[in-house]
Amino acid sequence: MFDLNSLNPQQRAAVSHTEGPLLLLAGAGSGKTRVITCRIVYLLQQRGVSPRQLLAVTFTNKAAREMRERVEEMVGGKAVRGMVIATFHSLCVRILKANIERLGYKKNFSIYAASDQQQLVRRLLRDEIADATGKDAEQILWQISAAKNRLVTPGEFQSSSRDPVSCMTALIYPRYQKELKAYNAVDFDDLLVLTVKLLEKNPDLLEHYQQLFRYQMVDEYQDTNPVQYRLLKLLAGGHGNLCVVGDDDQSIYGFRGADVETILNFERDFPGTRLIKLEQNYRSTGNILAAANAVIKNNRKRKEKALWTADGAGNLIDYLICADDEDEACRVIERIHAERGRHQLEYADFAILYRTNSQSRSFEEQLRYENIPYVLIGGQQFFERKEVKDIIAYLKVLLNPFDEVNLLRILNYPKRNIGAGSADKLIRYSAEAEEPLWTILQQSERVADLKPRTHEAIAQFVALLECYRQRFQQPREMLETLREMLEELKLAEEIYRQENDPQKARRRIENQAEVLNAMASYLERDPEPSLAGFLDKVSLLDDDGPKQNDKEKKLAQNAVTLMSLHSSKGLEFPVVFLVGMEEGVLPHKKSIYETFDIDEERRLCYVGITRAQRQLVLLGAQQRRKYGQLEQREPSRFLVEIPQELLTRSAGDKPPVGTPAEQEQSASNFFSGISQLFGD
DNA sequence: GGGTCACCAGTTTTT
DNA sequence: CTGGTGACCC
Repeated sequence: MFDLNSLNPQQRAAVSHTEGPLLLLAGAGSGKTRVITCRIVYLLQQRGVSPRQLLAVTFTNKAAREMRERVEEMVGGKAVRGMVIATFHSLCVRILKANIERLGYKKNFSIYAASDQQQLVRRLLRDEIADATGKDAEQILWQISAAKNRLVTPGEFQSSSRDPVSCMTALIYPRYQKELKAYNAVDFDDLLVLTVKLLEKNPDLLEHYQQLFRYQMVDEYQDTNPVQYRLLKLLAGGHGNLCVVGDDDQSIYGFRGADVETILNFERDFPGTRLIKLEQNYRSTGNILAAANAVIKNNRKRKEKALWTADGAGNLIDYLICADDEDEACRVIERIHAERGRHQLEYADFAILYRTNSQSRSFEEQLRYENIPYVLIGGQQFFERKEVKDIIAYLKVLLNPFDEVNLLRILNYPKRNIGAGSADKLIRYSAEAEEPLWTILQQSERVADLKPRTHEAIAQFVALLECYRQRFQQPREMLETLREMLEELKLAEEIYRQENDPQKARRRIENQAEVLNAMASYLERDPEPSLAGFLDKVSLLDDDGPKQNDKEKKLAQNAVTLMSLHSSKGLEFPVVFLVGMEEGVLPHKKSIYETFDIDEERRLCYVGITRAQRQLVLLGAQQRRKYGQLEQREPSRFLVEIPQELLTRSAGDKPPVGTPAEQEQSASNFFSGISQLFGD
């Protein structure tokens, strides 16, 4: 058992408040994770709550995994058994697996990721507009997702006549939903929407889950969107033992449906809420916190709070004015060298944070030039890579042959003489007969105008799938079965044929091999493995992805981290470089001229500042190469909000480029900006 | 069916 | 400037 006295008074209050709604406003670095884990342990040990009655919801698998590990460390693995620590999505999969038949789906439903959704929307869109592009499909999908996040059904969707995309969405959304159901597939948003629907339509189920999860906790509550909120409200109905933890000042996911209002309204929505603020910070120096407080207090809609530390003020914050983006990168690296020598820091102690991923390039170039190891966070997800999706498509179809998107994906991959023309005929026949494509494939002789060779190919394809469907019923042999299937399909040869860069080809084949590794590690972890279980894990990205070999791991362990401000939430580093502190970058241009949500940009800035433990370095360029053009830049308005006595500023020795007249102009603009900034 | 060329757009992202 | 996509031609 842990010692309650090791917690500060607010933390202690949060841990021991167990009955009724609790809103825990946890500022950055205030020991939030510790409080959550202690609270779970407290419930288990002091209140005698059974782990089966505990539900903890997070947004990411990583957060869920860490929470489980930390509780296990304190009470041991046994005491945790039965406790549900899950992401919203995996919780919903769990509920749907058990009950989705009540909504007219089958248990082996497929989960559609972005690319599957896009294929489908594209196909539906082509029926309306022949020359529709992938971009159009993307926009429509975006609107469908936004609608689902707000619990707007296909029937309720209102298009605005001013917006052609929304008109098309109004047309496509109902068809999209209908097709999904015909394929026995659900998309990511459906996982939540359907769970809400299920619980609302079935009071017995709702009561069952309310009774089951007597104590509920939600992390990063400021990121919840309306469907998630509705789900929580349903589950916590009755006992109201809902503890939400979050920080309105770190709400940075508005673009994917999260609404700060949700956390701001919690007390109103859950009467009798106890509000506890965690403001003592255990991460950063006083000066860093003062800067963070000064910036964030400019936001209107927020719960008043201010971070403080019992430790010292620490170093001043540095503001480096750079000539251009290249100079910005050079000065970051200079600084890394200097700090590393001066304070015996490792490369892993540094993070470079930026607003947009494209900003990483200049830093990568310089780091590579200087032979400094770095890790770039973000970019293409492992399971979104084409060659990986191809294999997953096979597995999905083996489990659910009505999954038409994936069936079409593999129908002629690798090439087996069922070309686009034949596929088209099959699809049309299936649509007219109103029977699933799979059924038509099984009885392809019904489709008259196909060549005998095509019939033969289809029959072989069907036989192949039938054979492996059988074999995958044996979970113990799944790994061997998959290996043999990859052999038989000769996918590696197909890749070599398509990819003329042998290095890239090898990479892609390695990626395919990683699917085997992913399955192997799944088999180790799941006591009752199945193909369905594996696919769920893959779909929910609840997997470690490709395993790094030891050499890569060592390298990654001591490397500078490069990532977007969004990805940095929840992390901390001794030294943080917050780069691109310019109008149009942070705050981003779009937020100034289109979405008008400067407050969210300010929160993003706040998140960046509060990642730093000992030293914060802000950087901005006077000019920046954008789309091949040099653009003049002005310092970010957020710099103005930081009290000048917290900052040391220094300009670079590299003169700005351009004609002398332009230089003079730019310099005078810039320095008037600076003098305004420092009020002198 | 594959390869090449021209054109376009360019915030953030997890599940 | 770059990467990605789509159209068009062989």
